[in-house]
Amino acid sequence: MEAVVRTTFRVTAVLTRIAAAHDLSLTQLRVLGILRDRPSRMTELAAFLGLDKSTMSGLVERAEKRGLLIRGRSPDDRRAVDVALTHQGRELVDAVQREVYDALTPFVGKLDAAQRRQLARLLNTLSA
Amino acid sequence: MEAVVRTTFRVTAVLTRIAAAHDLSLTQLRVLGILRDRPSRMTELAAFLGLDKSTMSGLVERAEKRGLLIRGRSPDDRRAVDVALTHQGRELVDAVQREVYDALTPFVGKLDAAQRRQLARLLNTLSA
DNA sequence: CAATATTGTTGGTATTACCAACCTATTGGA
DNA sequence: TCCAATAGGTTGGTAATACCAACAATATTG
Repeated sequence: MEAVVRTTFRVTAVLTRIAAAHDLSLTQLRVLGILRDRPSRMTELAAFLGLDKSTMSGLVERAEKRGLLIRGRSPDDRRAVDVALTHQGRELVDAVQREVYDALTPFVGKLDAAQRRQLARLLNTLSA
Repeated sequence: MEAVVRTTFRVTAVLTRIAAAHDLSLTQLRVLGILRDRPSRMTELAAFLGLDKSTMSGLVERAEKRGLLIRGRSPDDRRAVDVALTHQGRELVDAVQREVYDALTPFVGKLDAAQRRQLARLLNTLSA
């Protein structure tokens, strides 16, 4: 239990450091990470991250100014705003993901392949 | 690997929610957590959390105003400032820890005892 | 003893995050 | 159908987090 918390902080530190190297906060990185899978609406993003919608407005606005994503009124519901990665945003999030994996590899590399599979299985059970 | 990151965010969400219920940011909670083990100097705290010393000044000042900790010039080095929990601070961090453990139990409870031991062993290997 | 390094604080700025108030569009009932 | 209620976002306000640069005070080193 305590190990879970300690590991959480270590991993968060890695993520935060790499995000910062690309001028991203951890939250911004997570926004891009969600959009990497699929375009989303503001409310979806906010709900997923557990943030207020007004917080999302700011995050998305700054990322948009930077050219990482675009937003536009949804054709389905004219109140709603669809947010999607730009090409530049996708490249950035892909690059960051590679770096994150590289950074975590030596970390996870302390385990042999069987242990690694087991860890993945255990954590997947948790997140289920 | 991806499971590690996903679990990190889930655990962070739990910690953040419980901290917020006690009017603490996650960072403040971590400060109290460090001081729970031993009194520390400003620089130690900042280094441990990977924050600038000026950030620590603010965090500690607000926590002090709230009566959670006290700071005082170190007798050893009159530049340095020693920070320690107050009784109230200790009670708060203990209460929060109990809540965190309670909140993570159903989470970790999806594993049987043997798996849980294994998980702890794997994570301890990581954090080593 | 003078130069340098360490420890913290202060002041400045940007970002994150909340809430309340608001506008616009959609939905549900009467 | 039409009006009230709800849902989706933005704006404005505040507090906290976090950085950097500049500074004061003390320690250390040459």
